[in-house]
Amino acid sequence: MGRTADYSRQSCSIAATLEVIGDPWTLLVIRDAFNGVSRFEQWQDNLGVARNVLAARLKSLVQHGVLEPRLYSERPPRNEYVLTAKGKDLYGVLVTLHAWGNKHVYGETDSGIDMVHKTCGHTLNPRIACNCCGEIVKPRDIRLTRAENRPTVGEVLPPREAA
Amino acid sequence: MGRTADYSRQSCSIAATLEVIGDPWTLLVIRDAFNGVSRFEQWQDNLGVARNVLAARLKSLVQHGVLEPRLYSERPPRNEYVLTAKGKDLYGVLVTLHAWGNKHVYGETDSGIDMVHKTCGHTLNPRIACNCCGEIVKPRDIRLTRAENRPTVGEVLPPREAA
DNA sequence: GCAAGAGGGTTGCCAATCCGAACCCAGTCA
DNA sequence: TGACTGGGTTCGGATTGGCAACCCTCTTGC
Repeated sequence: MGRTADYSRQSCSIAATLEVIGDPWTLLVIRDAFNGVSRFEQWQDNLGVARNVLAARLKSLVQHGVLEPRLYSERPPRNEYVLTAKGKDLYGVLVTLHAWGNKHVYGETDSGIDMVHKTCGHTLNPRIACNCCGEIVKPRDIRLTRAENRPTVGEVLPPREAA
Repeated sequence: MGRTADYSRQSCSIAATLEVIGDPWTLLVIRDAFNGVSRFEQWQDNLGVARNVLAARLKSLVQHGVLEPRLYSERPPRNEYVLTAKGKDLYGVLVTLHAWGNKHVYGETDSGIDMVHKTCGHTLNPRIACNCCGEIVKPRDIRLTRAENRPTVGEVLPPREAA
């Protein structure tokens, strides 16, 4: 069956998300979209990705409603791709990925590109906060509830022992 | 060159992170690790992933310091894999992925598995908060600074227009 | 009017990787 | 002794990503 990871058997929101953005390059396409990139050639230049793969990714992201094509030239027909609200909602994913990479992959010596929180002026160390009560959420503060009786294969839970 | 996405040319923390956890199945392995899974057979049962691929993923995650092998039986030698501190730091990534999938993929009708914030009792709608000042961070509150003079290919920036 | 160029892809071929399944090996239970 | 379990490794085949060439429609230069 090739390399298709078939996340679909995993009835889990994480697997579902990965089915949309889990392909190689896809998240980098979205990262660039956040960065203002909106045209085929720009992505091609930035990423160096194969053109057919880029075309397939853009098409897939449009189908999934993450990007929206927008005709910016009638003749010749040219369209650019902009983030939908759904796509913009991926911001948290990108921020957490960025922070993890900055902290753990690049390491302390060479921190790459820092995200600075303008409001307080410090390097952003992102935490998960509850939008309802505003508190910072630690792993153990989360309980999972099964909304449906869908067979659950696996879900996120706090680590067994305290960090 | 095959399907290797070669994120390495992207000098970006997101690309760097994807190089560690961007493979198919890898994030699901980590998700299960958070869920308490620690042994080969458990992952195999949960994910239905090919055994060779699972073995490769575990090895790679150990090499990257996300998982740590721990011998739980001398004879025969058997080891389990537990999350390191570095691995546990991926919690924010999983939470944001989960929330996005719950909201945008499963949709309103069938919300899958909900994360409930025990402290306030509501379904968790995660936001990014600044660990320094505690405020909730919106995309436009972030400024990127180039820590080094590494050639930057692309980075996250707020969307051009306001949401 | 015609050639060259740019934007946005599509098509074909090849190699890397994933998948499935079989196999292996050490110990253990019956 | 023989079957079973956990934890993998090996092998062959199927997909997919990468690369490069090609295409098609304007637009611009001369």
